[in-house]
Amino acid sequence: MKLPETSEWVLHTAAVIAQLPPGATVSGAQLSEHFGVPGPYLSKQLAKLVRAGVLIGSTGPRGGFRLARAPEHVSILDLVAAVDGAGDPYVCRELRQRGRGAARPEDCTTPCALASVMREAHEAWRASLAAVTLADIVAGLPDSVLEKNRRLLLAATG
Amino acid sequence: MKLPETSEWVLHTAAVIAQLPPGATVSGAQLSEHFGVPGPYLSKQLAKLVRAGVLIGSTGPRGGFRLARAPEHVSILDLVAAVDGAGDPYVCRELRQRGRGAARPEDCTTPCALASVMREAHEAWRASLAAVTLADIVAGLPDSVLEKNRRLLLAATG
DNA sequence: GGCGTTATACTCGGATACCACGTGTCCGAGTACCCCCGG
DNA sequence: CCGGGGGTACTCGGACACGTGGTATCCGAGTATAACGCC
Repeated sequence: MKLPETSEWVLHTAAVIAQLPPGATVSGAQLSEHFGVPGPYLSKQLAKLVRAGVLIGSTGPRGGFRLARAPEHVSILDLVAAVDGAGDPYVCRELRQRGRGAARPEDCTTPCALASVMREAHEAWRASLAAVTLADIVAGLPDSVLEKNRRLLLAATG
Repeated sequence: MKLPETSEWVLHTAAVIAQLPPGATVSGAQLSEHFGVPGPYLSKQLAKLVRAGVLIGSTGPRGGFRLARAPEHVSILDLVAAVDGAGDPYVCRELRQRGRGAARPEDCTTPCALASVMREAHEAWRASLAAVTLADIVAGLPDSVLEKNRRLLLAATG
């Protein structure tokens, strides 16, 4: 089980976007320079966030990305699910009904116990991520970092 | 994020092995017939469980696999970790220290907030899986299934 | 009949190909801005 | 000086190759069994 490396990019990128003044935008190229990651690939991932309704993308000069709603209402789960998909890592293929030892359908009225356990664990993971928002992340950053980002973003939007 | 399909095989297989009488063993070939999955590949995964100390593998005629300890002391997490690895799905590559907007090391004394959030979520997932044992799974199976498995296993070992 | 030896058949374990998803890159469609021209 | 039109440069979005890890398979090393011959 492994999350795409781009999930880290998206999380950090969203944290920077959350520090923008209201209405301002940042382009994918600027963000890729900011973090030292491939530009086109980052844009590809940010496009997923746009499709998920987390970001809003504007084209043309002075265009770029901005949050679709307040940072308090963007959870970490929203970001991870957008870039990685919301599906359960464990998919039950009803193994108990296959092979020589297959259980009869009348014994399978209740969901597979193993699938239920895995599902609950995934729900616990999701709940843990849904409890933290972008606002929490930004609030926890040192002032020096906030100041530096503000300066860089102002210079970029300029 | 996706768990290997073999994790389902291993979970169901372990549940069947947990139903064995003490001292009895089941071969990989019998298990693959039981579930209708490729034999050699299943054995490859069970070998991981042996390396992890969950199963014990015996060679030669009448050989096979058996639990290394009581089902009450084998958690679902043990099985999943053995087949998929125990690493965190999210790996922090210290993105904050890369690129143009890199933070100075003196601002990175505390761990990355995003990495901490992801780590806690993973811990919640692990805790949820560690709370369930093979004994719990077997106890929840219908009596008809238990009886059927007992009959099949006796026929195999008999 | 009992015991040692040998041959056997069965088991696991690791080394070897194939395929899908994630990674990385590119180019095209669309749009807001800016400049220029005319009134 | 003000308004309109066109050019331009910049943006995102989707389509195209490459590499790594999961999937599937095979064959070899090792061992408890069982038969066999000998005492």
